Amino acid sequence: MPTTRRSFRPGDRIQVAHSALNWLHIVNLGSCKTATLSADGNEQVVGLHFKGDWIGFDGIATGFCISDAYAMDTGELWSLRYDLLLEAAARQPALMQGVFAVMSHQLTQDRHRTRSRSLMPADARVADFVRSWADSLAERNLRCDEITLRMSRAEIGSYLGLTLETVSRALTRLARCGLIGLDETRRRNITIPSAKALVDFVRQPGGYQQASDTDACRSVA
Amino acid sequence: MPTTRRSFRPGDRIQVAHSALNWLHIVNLGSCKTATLSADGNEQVVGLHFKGDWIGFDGIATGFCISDAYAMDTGELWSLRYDLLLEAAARQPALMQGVFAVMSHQLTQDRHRTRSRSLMPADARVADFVRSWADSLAERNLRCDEITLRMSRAEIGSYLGLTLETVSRALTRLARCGLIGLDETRRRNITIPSAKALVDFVRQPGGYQQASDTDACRSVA
DNA sequence: CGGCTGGTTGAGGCATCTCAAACGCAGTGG
DNA sequence: CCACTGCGTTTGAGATGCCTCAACCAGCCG
Repeated sequence: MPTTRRSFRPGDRIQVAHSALNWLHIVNLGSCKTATLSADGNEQVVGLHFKGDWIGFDGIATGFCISDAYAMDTGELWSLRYDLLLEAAARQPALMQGVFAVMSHQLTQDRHRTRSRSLMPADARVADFVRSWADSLAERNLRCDEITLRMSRAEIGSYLGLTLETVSRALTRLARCGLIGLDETRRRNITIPSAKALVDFVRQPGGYQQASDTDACRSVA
Repeated sequence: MPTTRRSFRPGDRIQVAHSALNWLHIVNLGSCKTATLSADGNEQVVGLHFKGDWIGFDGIATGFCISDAYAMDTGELWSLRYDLLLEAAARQPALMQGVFAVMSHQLTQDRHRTRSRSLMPADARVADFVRSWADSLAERNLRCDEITLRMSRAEIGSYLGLTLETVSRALTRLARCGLIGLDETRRRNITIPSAKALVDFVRQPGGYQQASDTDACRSVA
C-alpha cells in the first residue's frame, strides 16, 4: 500500500471538515483530536487518536469529512488514499478484514465512552478520562505513570460533556485525594501513583451515587 | 450472498452478548434494540435499529458480540454468516464498499447522538428522540405522523441518558405545548402534528439555556 | 509593564436526580 | 365476578450536582 508519511506539530490541521474524503490517516506517533463546530461556533471534541488509530472513517458514508482533525502533539502521520485503499483491500482480504476490525473497534470504544457519560458523575468521568489516556499509552508500550494531557480544560470538558470549571474542580479533588498528582505550574502534567486506585474509584459502589466533595477522599483512605 | 430470512416477534433475542460473532443481521421490517448489561445488572440501551440497519458490527473487532439485541416489534430479519460475507466482499468490491459505508454511517450516527446528549436539555433530547424515530420511519417510506414507541419510559431514558421520570415529564410537557399528541390510554402512541415545529424546538436559541417548564410553550405560541 | 490566555476558586441558581405515592391496566387465581 | 398482584406511567416534593457568572491568579509574550 502506498502511504505518504509526514510529521506534524501541535495545532497542525490533519483533516478539514466538509472537504471531500480523499485520505485516511493513521497516527504513528503523537496524538490528535477530531472536533466538530456546533451551530453557535463552539468546537466540540469528538475523538482522541493515539498511535495506531485511524482518522477519517466518519467521512466514508457520505464521501465528505465530518470533523476537523488537529495534531495535539508532535508526531508522525501515515496517510493513504481512500480509493487506493479500497483497491488494495479488494485484492488482500486480510487487509479488508483489518479495516473492518479497526472500524468496529472505534465503534465499540465510542459506545463505551457514551455509556460512561450517562452513568458516571463528573469526578469519575474525569478520573476515567485520565485512566483511559494512560491506558492508551500503556497499550502502546509508552510511559504511562507520568502523562501530560495535551488539551486545555475546556477541551477535556467538551470531550466529556462537562464545563471547564467542573473539569478543573474534579482534577483538584482527585489530586487532593492522592489519586493523581498535579504539577504545581505545568497543570497538564499528571502523575498516577496507582492505576488500580484510579480504576477502583471509577467504578465505585453504586454507580451513580458518588462521594460528595469532602467525602471523595474517604473512599480511598 | 446466501442469507437466511426469519421473522421475529417482540422480545425475541436476536443476538446474545459474549457469544461468538458468527452472524450479522439486517433488519428488513420492524425494529430492534441493542443493549448491554452494566455491572449492577441494569440494562442500557445503546442502539436502535430500523429497516435497513445492521446489527453485529460491534463484535467484529473482538470476534465476540458486545451487546444483546432484542426485537421490539414484529418484523423480519436477514442474517448473513460473517465469514461468508468476508469472502463475498473480497470478490465484490462494491459489496465491500457498501459495508464500509454502513459502518461509517453507524459511527457518525452514534457520534451525533452523543453530541446532542452533551448539549441539549432533557426536553429537547426527548423531542429529538421522537423526531429521529419519525425520521427513521419517513426515510423508509413508512407512516410517520403517528408513531408508537416500542419502548418503555425507562428504556428511552437509558437510551438518552435520563431517568424514566424525566422522560415522562418531558413527554407530557411536549404534549402540553402541542408539539406532540399523547394517546390517553396507550401512552406510547404519539402523534406529530408538525415535524417542523419539533425540529425548531430541538435547536432552540442558545443551545443549553432551555425554556423553563412553564415557558416551554411560549416558544411555540 | 500590560495585555492575553489558561487555570483556579467562589457563590448562587436551576435542571435533573432521588425518593415516594398514587393511578390505570392486564393478568391471575379464588 | 372480584380481589389481588405486578408493571408501566404519572406526579409531587425535596436534595444535589453541575452549570453560570464572576473574580482572581500565574505564565507568557510583545
